Amino acid sequence: MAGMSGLMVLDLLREGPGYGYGLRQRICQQSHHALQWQDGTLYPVLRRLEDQGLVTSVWANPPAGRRRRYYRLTPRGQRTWSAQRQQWLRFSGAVNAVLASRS
Amino acid sequence: MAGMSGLMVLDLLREGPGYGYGLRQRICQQSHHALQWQDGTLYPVLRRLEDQGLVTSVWANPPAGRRRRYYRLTPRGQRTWSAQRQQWLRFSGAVNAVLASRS
DNA sequence: AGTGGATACATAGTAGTGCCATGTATGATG
DNA sequence: CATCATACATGGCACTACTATGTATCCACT
Repeated sequence: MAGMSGLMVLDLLREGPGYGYGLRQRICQQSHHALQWQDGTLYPVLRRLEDQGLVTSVWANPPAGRRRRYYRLTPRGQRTWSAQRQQWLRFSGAVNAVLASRS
Repeated sequence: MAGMSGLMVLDLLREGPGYGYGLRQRICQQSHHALQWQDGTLYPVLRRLEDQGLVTSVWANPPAGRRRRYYRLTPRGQRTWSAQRQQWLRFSGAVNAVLASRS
C-alpha cells in the first residue's frame, strides 16, 4: 500500500513534464488542500522515482526566472503508474468495504 | 496516512471483542479476499494498539477448544477509531480527487 | 538600495509501519 | 498417529512519510 506520493506524482506527470515546487502546489490544489506537503517532502520522492527509472530529469535554464529541474515520465513510469493506480483502487476499495461492513 | 491495519482492527472490534486469528479471517472475507494478511502480520498490530491503550486483552480459557486472547475496544480506542476513520475518508478522498483530475 | 516573502532545490535523520520468516503449541480429522 | 487448521508470539528488515535544516534566487514594495 506504500508509495502513495509516488503514484500521485506519476499521475501528475502524465500531463507532461513538471518540476518539484509546481507539483507540490498542484497536489495541494487538486486535493482541495487536504494534502499539504512540506517543502522538503517531495524531493526525496522524485529522487526515488528517478532511481527506479520511472522518471528522468533535466535542468531548465530559462533566459529569465529561477532555474528548475523538470521531471518527465518514462515508459516504465507509465506502466508503473498504471499498476500502482489499479493497486490503489483495489486497496482503497477493500478498506472501504471492511469499514462499510459496520455501517 | 499510516496505521491502516490498526484502523481496520479497531473497526472490527466495535462489534465486540475479538481474537487475532478470527480478526484476520474477517478482514480477508470482508475485503473480498483483496487483503490477505500473513498469519504473523496481525499480532504486532494488536500489540501496538494495546501499548497505545486503544484495546485491552484477556486470555479466554474455555472448557474446550484452543485458548484465545480476546481484545476489546477501550473508550480511548473508540475516539481514536473515530478520528482515524475520518482521516482515512479525507485522505482517500483527496487521493482520488487528485487521480480523477486526469480522468 | 534593501528588506522581506515567495520561489526552488537539496540532504540528513528519525520514527513508524507493513511484512516476512520463524517458532511453538494445541485441537480436529481421517 | 499423522496431518492440517487453528492460535499466539517474536525478531528483524525494508521502506516510506515527515521534519528540520540549509542554500540560493527572484520579485515586490518601500
